[in-house]
Amino acid sequence: MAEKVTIATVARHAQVSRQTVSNVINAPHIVREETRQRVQDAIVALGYRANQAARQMRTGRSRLIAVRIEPTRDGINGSVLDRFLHGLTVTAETAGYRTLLYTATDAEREITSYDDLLGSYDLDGFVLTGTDHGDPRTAWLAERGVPFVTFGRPWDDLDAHCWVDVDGAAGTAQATRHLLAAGHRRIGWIGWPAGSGVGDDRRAGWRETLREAAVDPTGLDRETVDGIAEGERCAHELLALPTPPTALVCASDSLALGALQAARAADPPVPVIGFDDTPVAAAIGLTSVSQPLGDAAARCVDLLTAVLDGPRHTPVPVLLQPSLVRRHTA
Amino acid sequence: MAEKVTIATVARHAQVSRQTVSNVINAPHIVREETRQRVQDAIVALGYRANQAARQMRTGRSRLIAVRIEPTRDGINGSVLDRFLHGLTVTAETAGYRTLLYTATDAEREITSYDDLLGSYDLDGFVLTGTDHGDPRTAWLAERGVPFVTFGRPWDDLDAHCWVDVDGAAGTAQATRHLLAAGHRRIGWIGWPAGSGVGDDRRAGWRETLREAAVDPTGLDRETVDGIAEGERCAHELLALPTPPTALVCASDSLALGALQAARAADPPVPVIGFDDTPVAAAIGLTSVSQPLGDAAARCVDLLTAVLDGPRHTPVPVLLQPSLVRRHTA
DNA sequence: CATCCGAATTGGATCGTTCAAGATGGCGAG
DNA sequence: CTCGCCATCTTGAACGATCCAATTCGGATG
Repeated sequence: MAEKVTIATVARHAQVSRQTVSNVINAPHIVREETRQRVQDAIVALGYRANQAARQMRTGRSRLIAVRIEPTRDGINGSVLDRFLHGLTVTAETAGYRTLLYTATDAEREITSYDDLLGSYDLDGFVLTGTDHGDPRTAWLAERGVPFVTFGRPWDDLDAHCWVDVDGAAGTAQATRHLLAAGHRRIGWIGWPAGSGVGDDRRAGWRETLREAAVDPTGLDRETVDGIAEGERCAHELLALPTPPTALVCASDSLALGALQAARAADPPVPVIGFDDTPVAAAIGLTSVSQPLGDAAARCVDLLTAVLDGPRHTPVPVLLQPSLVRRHTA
Repeated sequence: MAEKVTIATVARHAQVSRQTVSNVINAPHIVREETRQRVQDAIVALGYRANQAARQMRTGRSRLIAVRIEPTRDGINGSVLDRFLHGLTVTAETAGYRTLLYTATDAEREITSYDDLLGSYDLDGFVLTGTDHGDPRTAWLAERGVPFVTFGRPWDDLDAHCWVDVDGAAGTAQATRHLLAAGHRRIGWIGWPAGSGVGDDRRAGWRETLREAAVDPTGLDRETVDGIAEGERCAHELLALPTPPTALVCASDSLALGALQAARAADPPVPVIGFDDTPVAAAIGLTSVSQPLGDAAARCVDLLTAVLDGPRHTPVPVLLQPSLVRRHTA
């Protein structure tokens, strides 16, 4: 094993002081070009890498970003996080940050984790996924001035903190317009109970689009918790109406998958559109609204590093547009 | 913001020296019980947390484990990593370690990442997922004495390094026996081209089980790259044989999903069993072989921490048993 | 009574980096 | 010629923990 290469090794090799090497790395403009080059060469020749621990101790910054990894819930919508995490890590790496994972079973325990991560690892910032009304986590972080970005809007107050989100209403509106364009008028909705920001948003896209097309949405919607069986049940209910919908838009691929069972039995088959473009949707040919997860992750990192690197800059929230992926079911 | 609590603060508060506080934390047995208690109380009262950076600088250990996060490939088999990562993080946390993510597009770049992570973050160990024949990554790590565990056997030499794996052959054997028990004799196999350790292993489970049941497997198998369309094509081929198989076992859920299209068209419908128990399988009711991913992740951490914490201990590889999840398709 | 012992505790040095302040030298203005 | 200024570079101290050697102290021993 080769001798450990420190800043002093480089300094000796380049015939300068430690501090000059440090300046070459952190403030190149104050070093004479000739010297800079000499030091730079020494760094490469020796394969020097700044020791993060030492740097962190001095500066108080760790260049570490924390993200929570959730247990896969019902499985079907799970792999969304997968893609998001990958995008996050890639972008963070190019910005010189690393991604640290943590777990938590509830908001309270999650806050304990923050305390721990901040206390012992000096974390630079957090990325939270999924926010609720009156989320205690964002309040805790904001109170302590910890930099963070959420993937998901703060539904109570859009200016509460920095966020990135995907315009769910625009997604369902696009799905609805697609069905309208295909000649459908009575387009049904299967979604989640009112009260969740995400669910209400997606539902609004469907409702408003129908209104604009002069279709009364009353009675054409059903609310249920997420799940395949639930989707099927709601679809059966809607299709059993005296004047049933001729097409369905769903708040998730889980619901859509269930609805599809009922919709295929109908004659003629009723088109179904899901939400999230999960692997399941791709596998079975379900038309679905796709979220730009890689982009979303990248924007999260952008916002976070903007706060971390340039403290003056007040970053603006980002609302990304989803896109409709057309497959066999619509 | 409260004053920063360091080991000196605790020492002052408990009327002892810094070193005694350090001993209470790292070697409690050499401190008198009474003193220990007093220090312990001070730690709690002040909310002290050891600064990892400082500790790391002195000890050279970071209590950080790195795992690579891969881009979701075809999507369908992607969420396997999701579950594995979650298990890994949970177990690591209870063992006092944190999980760091990194990305890499190929083995060469991955090795550059190792160098970087080791050089600047002093990583304690790596968990690699998926190993090939003659994997350059494991060679590089072993050469430098970096602790690591792979999820996946080193197919060339089982004693090459420390690993955890799931017994794929046992999984496909179980699937095959299940079909034999249902009265099937001619059971087909759709798998990957020979040469991949995982694929050959899974195939062997099917082949040997048929042999034991005195069924000649010759001609009952097809090889293809992974994919839904490929699975369907192979299934069509097999079912078009003069004496076609009456049931199918597949090397992945992707292949099984494709095969299912062909199998449902047959009369009577041909049972299909997949591998990995992905969300897609759960969603569409595909019988599949399930890997204990949470267990596997936990064992990876166990092995790694065994090496890190107790250097004398030579850990033994772990081979876990998968289980068959029966659903509608078989 | 002096000596020695082991358990418990202490003070100083150290890890590798950056910050703050000081040193050096060249150059133009007074 | 001297002064001040700027650009450039160097030196000492600090971050917060652990390692190492030294010290204290009560008690057993010669």
